[in-house]
Amino acid sequence: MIKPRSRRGGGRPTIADVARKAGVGAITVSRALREPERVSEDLRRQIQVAVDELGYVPDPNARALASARADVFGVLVPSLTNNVFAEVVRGIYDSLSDGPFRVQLGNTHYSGLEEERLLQVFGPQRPAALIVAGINQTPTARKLLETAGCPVVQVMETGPDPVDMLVGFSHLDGGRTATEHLIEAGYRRIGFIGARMDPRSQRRLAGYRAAMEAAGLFDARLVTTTPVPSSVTLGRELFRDALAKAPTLDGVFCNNDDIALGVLFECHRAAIAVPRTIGIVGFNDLDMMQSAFPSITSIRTYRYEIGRRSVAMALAAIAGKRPEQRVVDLGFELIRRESTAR
Amino acid sequence: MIKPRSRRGGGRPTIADVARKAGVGAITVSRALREPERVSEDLRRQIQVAVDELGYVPDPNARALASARADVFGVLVPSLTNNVFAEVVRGIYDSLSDGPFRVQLGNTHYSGLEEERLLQVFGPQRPAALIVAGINQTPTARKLLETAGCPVVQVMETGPDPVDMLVGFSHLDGGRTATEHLIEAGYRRIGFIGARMDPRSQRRLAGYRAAMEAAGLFDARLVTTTPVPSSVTLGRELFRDALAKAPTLDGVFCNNDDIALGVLFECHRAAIAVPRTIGIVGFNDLDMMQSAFPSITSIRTYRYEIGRRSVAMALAAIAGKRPEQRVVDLGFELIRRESTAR
DNA sequence: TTGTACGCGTTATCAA
DNA sequence: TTGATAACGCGTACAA
Repeated sequence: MIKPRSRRGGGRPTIADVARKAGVGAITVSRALREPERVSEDLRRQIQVAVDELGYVPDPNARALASARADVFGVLVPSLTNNVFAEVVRGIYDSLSDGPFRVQLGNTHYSGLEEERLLQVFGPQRPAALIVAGINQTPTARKLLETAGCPVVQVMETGPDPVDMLVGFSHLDGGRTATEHLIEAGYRRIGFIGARMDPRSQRRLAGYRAAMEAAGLFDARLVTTTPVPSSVTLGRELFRDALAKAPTLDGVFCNNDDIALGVLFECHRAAIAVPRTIGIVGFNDLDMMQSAFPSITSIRTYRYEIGRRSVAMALAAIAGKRPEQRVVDLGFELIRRESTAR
Repeated sequence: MIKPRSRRGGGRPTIADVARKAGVGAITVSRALREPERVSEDLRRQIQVAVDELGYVPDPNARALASARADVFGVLVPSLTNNVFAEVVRGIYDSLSDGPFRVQLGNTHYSGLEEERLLQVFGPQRPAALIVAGINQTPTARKLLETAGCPVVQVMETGPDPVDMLVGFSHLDGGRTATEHLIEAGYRRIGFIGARMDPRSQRRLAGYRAAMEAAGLFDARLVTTTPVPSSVTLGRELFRDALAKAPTLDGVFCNNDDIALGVLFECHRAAIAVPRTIGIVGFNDLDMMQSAFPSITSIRTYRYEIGRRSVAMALAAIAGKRPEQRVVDLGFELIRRESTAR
C-alpha cells in the first residue's frame, strides 16, 4: 500500500483542491485570485465559494518559485531604533499593509559592507522592489541595486544620480537654513555639534559651513563632532567640549534633536540662559522639541511621508507606470521656537 | 527549435549546475551546504570550489517549497516607532544577522485583530519561529499560535500560561516598585499618568494601585489616563489635567519616560519645583532620563536583552533542545535620581 | 475565457 | 556516504 500525497504539507488545501471542488482547472483558480477581471463572473463566484469553504491560502513560496518573483519589498535602513528611520519604516509598512506585499527589513548598522551583504541576501529572493536609505552606496552595492531587476528607491536624501528613483530632501540646505536662522537671530559664535557623522550629518555640516563662511563667521574651533552614536547624554558631553574649545560660543546648530535636547539640559544644569546666552537649533523636529522648556527651534522633516512616497513610486513602477518624476524632493521646514527667540 | 531552460531566472546557476561541475548528484550538493558533516571531506571540497566558481546561491523560495519550512522568524510588535519595541526588534535582528534566518516583521498597531490578520499572513510562509509581543492575544490569535507548528516566544511580559515560551518582566511589579519608591520618598498625593493604556500599561496601573492601597493612599482622582498614543506633548497635557483634578498632587508615576519628560517640562514652565513640590518617576529608563535636569527616576527594563533572549530560546527549540525554563523573567531595576530625591 | 503540459530549484524518500 | 526519483504548489506558454 502506498499513501499518495501525504508526505508533508500538513494537509493544507492546495490550488488543485480548490479547482476540483469548483469544477474548474487549477490555472483558472490561480487567475481568479490574481487577475479576477480575466475570469468570468460565474466561475469567479464558484471559485470564491470553494476557497472559503476549504480555507485555501496560496503558498507564497510556491508562488515565488513559479513566477520567479516574490511579493516582497526589501528595505534597508542604517538603524532600527533611530526614530528618523523608524518613521520611514512605519510609513512603508502602513502603505503596504493592505496589499499582497510583505516587507523584508534589513539593518545595515550604518555600514556599507553590511549593506552589500544584505543586498546579496535579498537578491536571491527576487524582491518586487528595493528601498534603501541614502545615496552613498559602495560601488558593489550600487551595482547590486542596478542589476536587481526591480524598481529601486533611495530615500532620505536628494542627489543628482539616482540608481532608479529617489525621494528625500537636501540635508545641505537644511543645515544651511538652520545656521542662517541663527545668524539672522543675531548669534555670531555659532557652533556645530554632531554625532555619528554619517553622510547625511556630513552634508548638514557642509550646509552649516557654507552659511558661516558666507557670513564671514566660520571658525574651525566652533565645530565639534564624533563618530559615536547620537544620544541626549552625548549631546551634553559634546556641548561641554564645545564650550571648552570656544568659551565665547553663543549658539549651536545640532546635528539632530537628541543632541539639541542634551545641550538644553546642560544649559539648565550650568545655568546658561536659553535663548539669551545660547541659541539652540535641532534637526528633524521630533515631538518633544515643541514641548521642551524653552521649546526648541528645529528643522522639520517628513520621514513618514518619505516612507509612503517611496512605496507609491515603487508600486507605480511595478504596475508599469514609471512616475514622471524619478526624483522627489519633499523639502523641510524651519520651525522657529523659543530657543532662538532673543 | 526549442530552447530548453531559458525561460526565466536570468541564468542564475542552480544546484544542478553545481552538481554537474563538481561531478556529483544534486542532492549531495544540497547536503554539503546544509549538513557538511554528512558529506565526505573530498566531495565537500570539490563542491565548495564549484559553488565559488559559479557564484551559486541557493534559492530560498525553492528551498522553502521543497522543505515546507522557510528560514524566517515572524515577529509581531504593536509599534515600530515606540523605542521600547524598536529595542526588542533590534535585539532580534542582531541575534539573527549571522545565521541563515531572515526576519519577517509585522506591525499590529496595538490591535488584536491586526495581530490575527498578520498571523494568518505569516502562517502560509511556514516560519521557523514566531515572536510576538505581549500575552493578551485574542482567542483566535492564540489558536493560530498554538497550531503554528513552530516555536513561539511571547515577549515583554511574564505570565502564568505561555503559548510556548515567554521572556519578559512583571509590569505590575514594576508599577508597584515605582510607586512604593515615591511613597518611601515621602510623597503622599501620588498620581498615575498614563497614555495608550495597552495591557502592559494597565498592569503598571494595577501595580500603582496596589501600592497606593497598601499605604492607604489610593484616590481615584489621582489617576489620569487616555487611550491616545503616548508622547512628550501629551505628557504635558495630561499633567495639567491631573493637577486640575487633584491640585494637591505632590508626585506622579508616569506610564513611560515620554510622559515623564512632558511632566518635567510642564513643571519647568509652570515653575513647579522638582523634586521639592512634585516627584516624578518614569518607566523604561531611556537614555534621556539620566541627562534630564533634574535627572528623572525611572524603572530600567531590558528590552534589547529580551529580544536577544527570545531568539536564543527559539533557536534552542528549533535545534530540538527545549530550554529547561520556558518562562524567563529578566526583571527590572529602579534607578533613583534627582526627580525623587527630596 | 479556459485548459493542458510542463517547469521553477530544491529537498524527502528510499535504495544502493 | 551517495544518488535516482518523485514530489513541493504554483505560474507560464501555448493551444483551444
